[in-house]
Formats: sequence, C-alpha cells, structure tokens
Amino acid sequence: MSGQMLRLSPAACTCFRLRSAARRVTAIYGRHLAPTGLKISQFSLLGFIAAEGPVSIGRLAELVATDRTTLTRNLRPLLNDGLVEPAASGDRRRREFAATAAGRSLFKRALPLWADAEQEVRDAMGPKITADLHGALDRSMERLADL
Amino acid sequence: MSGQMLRLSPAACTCFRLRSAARRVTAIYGRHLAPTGLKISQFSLLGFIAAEGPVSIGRLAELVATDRTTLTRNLRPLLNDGLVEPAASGDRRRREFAATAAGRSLFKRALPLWADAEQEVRDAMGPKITADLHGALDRSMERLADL
DNA sequence: AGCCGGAATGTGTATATGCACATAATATAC
DNA sequence: GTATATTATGTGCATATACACATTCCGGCT
Repeated sequence: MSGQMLRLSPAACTCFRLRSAARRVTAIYGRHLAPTGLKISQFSLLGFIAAEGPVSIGRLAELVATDRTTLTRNLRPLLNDGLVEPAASGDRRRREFAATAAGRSLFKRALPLWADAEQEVRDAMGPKITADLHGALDRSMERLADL
Repeated sequence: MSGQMLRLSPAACTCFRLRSAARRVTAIYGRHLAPTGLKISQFSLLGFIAAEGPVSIGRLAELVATDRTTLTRNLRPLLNDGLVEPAASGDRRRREFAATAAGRSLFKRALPLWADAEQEVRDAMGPKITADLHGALDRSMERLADL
C-alpha cells in the first residue's frame, strides 16, 4: 500500500524530477554566465550556430531537440544583440543563420564561465554521480529518441 | 585536442542535456495528460496542493523547487479553472491555497493518465535505465540542494 | 503607542516553451 | 506546364520561468 502511494506521489514523477533538476542546474549556469548577458539556452544556441556555420531553423530544431517555433523566438535576442545574422539560402523557404564576429567573440569569452559552471556542478556532485547522471541521460535520450 | 573539443562542445553540457531531456519527457507526459486539460506542471502543482492541504506560496516553492514568483503565476490557471481556491490564513501576509472538490476530482481522473505516461517512459527506457536515471537524479539533487 | 527589521507576497520585464493554424515556396505528378 | 502535395517557416495564444523591485504585514524593541 505505502509502496503504491509512494509511486503515485507527485514527487516520484520522472518528469517532475527532470524538470526540477533542470531548473536547479539552469540557475547555477545562469549565475556563472550572467556577466556575459547570455542565458544558458542562448549560450547553447549560439554555440550550435557558431559550430554549424549557416544553419536553418529546422536543422537547429533537430540539433537542440527543441520545437521549431520556439527557436524562431529564441533567436530574436541573439539577432537583436547582433550575435547572429541571417545568411544567404538557396531555397527561399529556408532561412539560414550564422554567428557574427561579435557572436563568436562573445561565445569565446563565455566558454570559460560555462566551464566554471560545469565544474561547480561536477564538484558538488562528485565524479561518480556526474558520470552516472550523464550516462543515464544519454541512454535515456537514445531510448526516447523516436517517441 | 579532440577530447578537449568534445568536452567544450555545447552538446556535452550537463545543463543542456538536462534541459533537453526535460523537454522531451515533458512532451510525452503532455500527450497523455492532454484529455484532462492539465499540463504536467499543473498536474504536479495540483497534486502537491491536494496532498498538503492548505499551503502557502512559500511552502509550495520549497516543495516543488520553483521560484516563488513563478508559482504566483502558475497558480492562475488553476484558480481560474476552479481547481484551487484561497484558504483562510492566520497571517495576513500569507496566502494559503487548497484544492477544491473539482480539483481533487480532476487530479484523480488524471492519475491513471499520468501513470500511463510514466509507464510509456519506463517501457521505452527499460527498468535498468529508468532506475539509473531516477537514482542519478535523486543523488544529484541531494548534492545540489544547497548551492 | 510607535517605530522598524524581517517575512510573505505581488508586479514589471524578459525569456523559454510548444500547440494549432496560416503562409509561402519548392517539388512532384499528370 | 499547371494542379497538388510537401517542405520550411512564421504567428496567436497560453503557459512556465525567474530576477529586480515594490508592497504589505507581523513581531519585537523602546
């Protein structure tokens, strides 16, 4: 009985735990990245765009596992701040984007701060739990890929 | 060199992976809960309120590990839909909330759908990876509790 | 009684997230 | 070569998230 109750308790929910963990870790990274003016989501997005070269919204959506329409809006702050700019595209349906020089420069300045955040989390959790978490997340995402 | 590049690649970020996983799993739960009109975050919040009885914003913020001010707004839809209502409070600074009969009823109807989502994720990941993920998340959250 | 520090909460602003729906442009079938 | 299916994207709406700042109230001190 109590086992059943425990499994049904809201806090036992896989989704709830993942979301809680994401919120908490997001806050930690946010503190480190604050001097750059970048949120962690913007940092990730900028990094992918810089690494991929000119890239379309749809391709980005695959890369970052985010809804296409979310990216349309997440790009706005980066465009407004001149970190990303539209790039030429052969297909007029497709809009492509690339990092500007300012964008690449800011990303490079943000990298060590991101590494500090990564290290703070690793220090708090210890190498074993960190590795376990990464492994569990990776294998989970593989299995959930086509749902 | 390539190892260094890999570690610095945006996709290797703990925060990015957690957020991606949370998005993906959120979508799965959302599909199951859609017939109830509840988002997974609303389902969790309603569950906590129903389980705790009259509870303040501040207490809820601790329970669900969410910023206090976020909860102020997350409560709105639940209040508007008559699932949660204000409750008396001895301290006029504190606003307390409790689930209504409709709220408890809807939560009970949503529970099996939530269980279906939980099961779908478990089936996709398998019992071992599921247990590993839960364990890694639990231990991570413990270690990150006071950061 | 009156002041005052701390506690509990709300608001303004900005971003993140995704579904349903609409639009534009390319590719394909005939 | 046009009608149509498909592809790529944007928009309206609603919610989720949290920081900085403002407000209101309680409790203790004088």
